[in-house]
Amino acid sequence: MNHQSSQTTEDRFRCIWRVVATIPAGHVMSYGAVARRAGLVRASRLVSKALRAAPDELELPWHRVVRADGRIAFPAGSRLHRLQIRRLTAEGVRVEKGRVVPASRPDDPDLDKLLWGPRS
DNA sequence: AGGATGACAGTGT
DNA sequence: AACACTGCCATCC
Repeated sequence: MNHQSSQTTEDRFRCIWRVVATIPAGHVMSYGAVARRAGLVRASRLVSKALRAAPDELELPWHRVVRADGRIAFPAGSRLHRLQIRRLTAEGVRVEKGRVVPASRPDDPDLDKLLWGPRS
């Protein structure tokens, strides 16, 4: 039991996992945006930890989470880096030089501006 | 207790 | 556009 905060790290992880699970295929979200949507401000680094600690059974679409500038968080050339790009491209998301190309559409009524979609 | 680390972000140059 | 620096948050020596 937690004496100090009403929300434990585990609870926050669950909130984060829930948000990530809602990212539609063909779209991506930044770590910061996920944190914000989970009700956690400035917890982008926590999001990365949450994804790292996520049970495989959840089968989270972790590949739809990228940096704020659209770049893949994993080191270029790493196995996960390649896997993420592979899965994104399979969903129609354009990736150039390890960076997601934002869909320049005038209206994104959906989530925030930090959410891109497939090439329109 | 204090410093280093990381699937980050914002700002400045 | 690429880097460097600083701020953030939890975890691990």
